Amino acid sequence: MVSSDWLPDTARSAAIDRTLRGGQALFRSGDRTAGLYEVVKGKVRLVRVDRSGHEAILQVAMTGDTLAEASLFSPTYHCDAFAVGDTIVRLYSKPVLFAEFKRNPATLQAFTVMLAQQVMALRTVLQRRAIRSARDRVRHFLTLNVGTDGRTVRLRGTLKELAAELGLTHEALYRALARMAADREVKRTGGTIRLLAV
Amino acid sequence: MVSSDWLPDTARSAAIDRTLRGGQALFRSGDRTAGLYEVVKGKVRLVRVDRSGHEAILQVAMTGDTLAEASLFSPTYHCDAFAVGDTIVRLYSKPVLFAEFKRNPATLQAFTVMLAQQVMALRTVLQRRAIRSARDRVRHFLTLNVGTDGRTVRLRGTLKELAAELGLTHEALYRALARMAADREVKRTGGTIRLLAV
DNA sequence: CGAGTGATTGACTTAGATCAATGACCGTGG
DNA sequence: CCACGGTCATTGATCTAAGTCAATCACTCG
Repeated sequence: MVSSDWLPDTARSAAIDRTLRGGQALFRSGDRTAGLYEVVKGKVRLVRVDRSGHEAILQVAMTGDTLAEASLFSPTYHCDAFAVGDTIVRLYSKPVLFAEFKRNPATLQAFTVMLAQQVMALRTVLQRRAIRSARDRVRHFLTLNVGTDGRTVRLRGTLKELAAELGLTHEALYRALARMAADREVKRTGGTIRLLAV
Repeated sequence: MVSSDWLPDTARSAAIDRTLRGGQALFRSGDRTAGLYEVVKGKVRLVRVDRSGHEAILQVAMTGDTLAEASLFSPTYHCDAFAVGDTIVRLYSKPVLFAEFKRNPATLQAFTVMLAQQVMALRTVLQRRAIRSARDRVRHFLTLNVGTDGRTVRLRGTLKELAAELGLTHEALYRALARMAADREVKRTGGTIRLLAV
């Protein structure tokens, strides 16, 4: 998911950082595309505005996310991008990337692999969001994120962040976990959740 | 999204169709990967089973979808795939695909573009699912799917299918649309929905 | 014609959102 | 060193929108 996974250091070192104030535009619909952006700090909101002025959010890219990857292969952007709060983005310019793809086809392949993994991961999250019950959604997450022992899930980040990823309010997540613990379905020990045999 | 968009006819003609009965396995976790599957008819359920026997669904590939694209780049599968009802799948075998990628690098590029578009499309759907209100979810869909006139959405498929795509029950969708029509927010005319100025 | 499906509306229930309050913890600045 | 502001974790009370169950009508197809 991170650029270091697929982009060689040589090409990464050619990246350009840019700082944005809250609300400032990174690019606008119709602008010529510059390359691939990665959010280093803060958030970027991608929105499309219809002619009556209503806007619809396409994506909110958080720290670590890349954005508008399809624009790499398009001459112009088809949406607007605005910083949410003070933000730093890193640009891997199109010329640099394509030169690298050409020089070393393995890089293009690695990029493709990364995209394929993202497609599958996104589909899995989507599948999870289709589950109505909070508890079942948590179960789905846990079973798909156990470690090598097949029963322990190490949580990275806060529970509030996990709640957001699951599409639940943090209260709903706390309650679901509390009930699961009460029912001896899981055991919580600061930072990890262990699935208990049923 | 469809294989014809990126795969040349020569390579497509080398595809192999396979028929599966309901419940029959297309592949199992640990099997050597064969290539890229496309669902021609029916559905395929991708599931991962933890050691206590609980299963979690990764994806349900519907007619027209491709599945497990990341497995293209992996020696073995990491999940099980079962047909849901009688199903026909089409296999683009790894050797054929990679030979084609090698012979004609533009194909690899086209494949990559398709994946990048899928990533963005999936993120947009995910963003939509994060919207709690049924009405706002419908609005989000409509504003992002207007035609060239910027206000008319042509519906392909049934409203029930749309409801599923939006992550709503069909009743909830009917009601949301009915209220929006009553409020003069949209106008429905069999097969299309027109956004009215507000 | 009858079976099957989509579209639609009504009545009722409920799970999760929302609002609110509390305690633990942590860094920081005086 | 400690008080203070901030955030996370947690639990309670309440509300409501969407899910669930159910019935009707229109339409198509064999």
